[in-house]
Amino acid sequence: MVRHPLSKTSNKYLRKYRKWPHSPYKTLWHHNFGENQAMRILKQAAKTSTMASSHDNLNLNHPCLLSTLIHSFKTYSCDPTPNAFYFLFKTLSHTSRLHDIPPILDHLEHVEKFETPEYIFGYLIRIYGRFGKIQEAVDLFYRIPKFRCAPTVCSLNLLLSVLCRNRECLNMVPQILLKSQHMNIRIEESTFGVLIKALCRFNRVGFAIEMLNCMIDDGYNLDDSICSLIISSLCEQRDMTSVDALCFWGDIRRLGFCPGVMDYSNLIRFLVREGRGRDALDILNQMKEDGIKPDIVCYTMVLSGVVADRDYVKADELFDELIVLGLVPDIYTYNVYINGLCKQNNLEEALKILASMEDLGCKSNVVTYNTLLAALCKARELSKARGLMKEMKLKGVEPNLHTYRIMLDGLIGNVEIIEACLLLEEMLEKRFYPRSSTFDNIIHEMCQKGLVKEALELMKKIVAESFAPGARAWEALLLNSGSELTYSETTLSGLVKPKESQLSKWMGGFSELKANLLSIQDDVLHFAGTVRFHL
DNA sequence: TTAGGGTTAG
Repeated sequence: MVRHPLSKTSNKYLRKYRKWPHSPYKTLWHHNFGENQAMRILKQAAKTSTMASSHDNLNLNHPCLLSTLIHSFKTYSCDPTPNAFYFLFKTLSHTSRLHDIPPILDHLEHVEKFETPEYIFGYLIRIYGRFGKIQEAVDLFYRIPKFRCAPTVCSLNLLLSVLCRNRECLNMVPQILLKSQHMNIRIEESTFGVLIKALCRFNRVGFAIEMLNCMIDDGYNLDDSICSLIISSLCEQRDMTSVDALCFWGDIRRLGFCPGVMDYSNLIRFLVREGRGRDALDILNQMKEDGIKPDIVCYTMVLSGVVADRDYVKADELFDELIVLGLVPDIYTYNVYINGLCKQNNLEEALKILASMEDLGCKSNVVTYNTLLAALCKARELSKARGLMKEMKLKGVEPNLHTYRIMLDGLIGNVEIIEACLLLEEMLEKRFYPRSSTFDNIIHEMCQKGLVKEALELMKKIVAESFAPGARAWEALLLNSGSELTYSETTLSGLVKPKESQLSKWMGGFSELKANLLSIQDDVLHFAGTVRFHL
């Protein structure tokens, strides 16, 4: 109804100028008022019903919301509105009373005359999906026309996404698509989006690409968001080769796909992970040619790819380039760059970067220190490594498992056994364990130095922690305990229960160490048993 | 407009 501006001459409906009296319920205002009042009653009833349902799991005393709806609208001489039904469905779903929905749908189908809006069905399909009532969702979809509603791709997409969430329901999809054709629903790009998303979720990226190709062959537009989705899924795949990925990338680019920063970033990450630093660099250059400024993350990833390729000249170029572009290197960038310097054995420069990082507002972290510590240990610069470990602690950077393992290996490599033992003590206190081979080396070196008793103590301690020493440790102990047994004759190291005869042979002749050995024997047997049980 | 995506080690 079009309202005219109020004027004394034109508006006959103003009480003052009205020629004919009319029923108090005939104006739009009254109509709206009636509907609002009816809704108010319905909402009140729904509130009571919700409270009842929270106290009454058997649903025995719920007022019938449908009859409340009908009566409240009747009281105000209005026809029930679609919104009132929508409200009813929402109330029922919020109180998990899905069994009350079918009678209301029957009423809606057979009694009401209005064209039911599609969003109501969309809502119900989603709710049925959420409650795992797949068949109900499908039946309702087929039934939509009976409610004087022409279903569109919206309902179809909703139903498909419900089905696609569940692997077992995927086989229903073709039938639904076929039926939707008979229902005059026109499939859109969004429908392909739903299906492709499902295929990606189930790691069937190959099929997703096939579907994208079908979509293009059928004359649909290439959808950028679908391409982005496939790229991100594709880059998560383990069995996808970089050749496949680059091939797909080239194809969709030729078809007009405009990648965003995240698409480039996903592809670069994938290529670097695959060891294709050079290809990652090409993509970075492509990005620049496309007028998209790569951000620090893209640069850092490509930098790490180039460092992995040992192309240090390129790494330097890239680092300079990102600075020129105005990007600010962050901790990841510095760590990658420092790693590159360490790989070139340019430790002096790497340490200089560490020193200057903080002046540039970037705080070093455990990765920075681990990288440098490993390089220093490798270069046998043990005193510098010790100093750096002290420094990191002073700066509040907590050493992690790797820090200890790096330092421990460094100490053993330099035959600093006593210091290694002290560090190992510190590690064990933090419940960090060395690599098995490192531990074996420690035991081996201790035995070499005649510290057999201490080695046994250490062995006992670590076995009590459920740590499994390796073959070399047992062999070192056996050989240095004066036993005639060699490692090949024992099966203890393989965590297989040793024969009693072997153990007694092993024990024999070491009166001094016997007590220790016996208790170790118990621990090892217990431990071996546990491990075998779990295997 | 922003975040997301990124580093080391066996």
